Amino acid sequence: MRVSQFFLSTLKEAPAEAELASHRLMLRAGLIRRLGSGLYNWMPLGLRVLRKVEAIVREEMNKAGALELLMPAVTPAELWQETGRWEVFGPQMLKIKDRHERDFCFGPTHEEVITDIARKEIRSYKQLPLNFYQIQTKFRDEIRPRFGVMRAREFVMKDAYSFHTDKASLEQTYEVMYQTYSNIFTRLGLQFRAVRADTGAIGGTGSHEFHVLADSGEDAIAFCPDSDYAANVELAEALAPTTPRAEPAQAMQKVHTPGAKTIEQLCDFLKVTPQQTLKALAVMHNDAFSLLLLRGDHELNEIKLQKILDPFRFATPEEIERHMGGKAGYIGPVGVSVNIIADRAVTAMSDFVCGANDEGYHLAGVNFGRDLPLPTQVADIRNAVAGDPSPDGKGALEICRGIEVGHIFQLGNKYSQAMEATYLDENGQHQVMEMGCYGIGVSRIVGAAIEQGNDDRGIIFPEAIAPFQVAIAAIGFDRSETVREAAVKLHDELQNAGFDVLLDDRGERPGVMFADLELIGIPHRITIGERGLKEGQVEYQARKGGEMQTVALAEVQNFLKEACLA
RNA sequence: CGGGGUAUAGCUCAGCUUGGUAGAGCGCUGCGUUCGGGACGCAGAGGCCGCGUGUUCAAAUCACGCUACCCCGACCA
Repeated sequence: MRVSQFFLSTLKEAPAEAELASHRLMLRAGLIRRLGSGLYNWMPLGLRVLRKVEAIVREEMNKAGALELLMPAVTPAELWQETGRWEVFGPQMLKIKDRHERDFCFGPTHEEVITDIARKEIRSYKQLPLNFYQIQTKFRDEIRPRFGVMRAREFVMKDAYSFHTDKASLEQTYEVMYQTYSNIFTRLGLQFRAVRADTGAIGGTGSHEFHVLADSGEDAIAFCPDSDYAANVELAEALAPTTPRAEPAQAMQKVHTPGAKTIEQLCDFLKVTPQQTLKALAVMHNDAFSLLLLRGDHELNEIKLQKILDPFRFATPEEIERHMGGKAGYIGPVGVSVNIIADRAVTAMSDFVCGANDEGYHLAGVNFGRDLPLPTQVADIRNAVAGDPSPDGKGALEICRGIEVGHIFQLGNKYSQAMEATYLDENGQHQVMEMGCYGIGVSRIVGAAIEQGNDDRGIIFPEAIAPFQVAIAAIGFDRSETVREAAVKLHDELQNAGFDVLLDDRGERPGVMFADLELIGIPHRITIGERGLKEGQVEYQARKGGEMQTVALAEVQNFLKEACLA
């Protein structure tokens, strides 16, 4: 491909809307253009990348025995009403009416549609198991679309759904998909991690998310460097402390702490660490008041709390005063008779600081057993933090951030039951199918890959998904017959040899060409100029860095073959 | 949804406080000079100042309404 026949639309400055590196670079490189909130045009350059991602996903899915099909993006309301998700999905679902005032939605996912296919088409256990997938545009009306294609409303997703006679078969396919996903992300050239995920209300026995590791990721992942344990921080169990509570060393005393309403202010004021403080959070469960106790440096995990109090909400200042007798900002567990739920870590605290239930005062040197009873209700209600022991007992947890690009799920029979997707078993009896589902955020992967691969000059694409593998920067293309001939010849040769090659034939100044080619992230660059051609040589530069190398023109093809494999 | 902010040339932004009829840089077009890391000169094109209603002799500028877009949003007691 020649630049003069292609469409490069690079920008020196990024539009103000973008804050994330990958979003800025995708706009600057001209991969995408915004059409509306959460809606993006994929420009020719960007589409090449997207298609390469799709191709790898498709190849690996096929290899795993999954069968590609294609379902409509617009789906009738009746199917969603059968499972109740017409209501459950809520405003995230884009609902539309046709000319006859019939209800439809733009599919946010396709469990209902595929289950409808299964119940109509599958009769016998002999047909199972089956794994169908599609690569298709989805729409979810996100509350706040952001980060470009990373959290867009319309996006491309690969979604697969498997059907089974029993759980054992489902688990088998789940394992195959787990491996397939690992293969896909490895081939894509991404650093990723499979993490345990919430099985939540949907039930089922297993679920893993696949995360591309990046500091800007929206999810926090707790992982153990000494084992393969990894879980979303929301799910990672914070174990009970193993060290016993220290004996009281201080007497309890009331200290005047004017204005110290937050843990941070309190620590500043009393010159203590957050670990020595105890914070109390007031929540309401229906009409019942509860006081939650957490160590000052820990955060409440609402998902965990919800398993104890569902639903719950934070108490209003009026409710706090009514139940505690003290003002918000200075509440504590000493001398009160309300329901108390303590985090596990709290039970190991001694000589701690907490609110005195008296505006402007805290208590210091507080100890369980002496100044107040040890809480009877103790639970894991906090987020795991770095340094916590790993739940699998092998070392300490670390926290990193990730971008969720894949999710595999053992669904069980939630949808097949609701929609009566059954088959006849060996005994001629109707049985409900077991289902699994497996998603990959195809368009999000492009953003995630750039998030993981970029520098101050632009994008650094992994070899496998770069829009072009090799760029030829022809210096003086417009005015040097020698350069023109050599560049075109090299371009044709490389193309015939199977390289995805882009020839910059614009005759631009070298700086302009280099800047553009680096911005769009092409992994390999060959520079052809009159100077080198006199010696029969060209220059090679890898996008990832490394020294500029001189290569004999005749050797370029072999050289690139090695470079591309490396 | 709640809070905050922005809207002026293709992009990044100034002008608005103090009303007087539109600006810069980049990009784009033409010509010339340049030519191994985003060149330079000259000449151009390009704007219903988001939309609407008011105030005024006069509105990008002031007021009100609308729309779009962006940012933040448990608690840290």
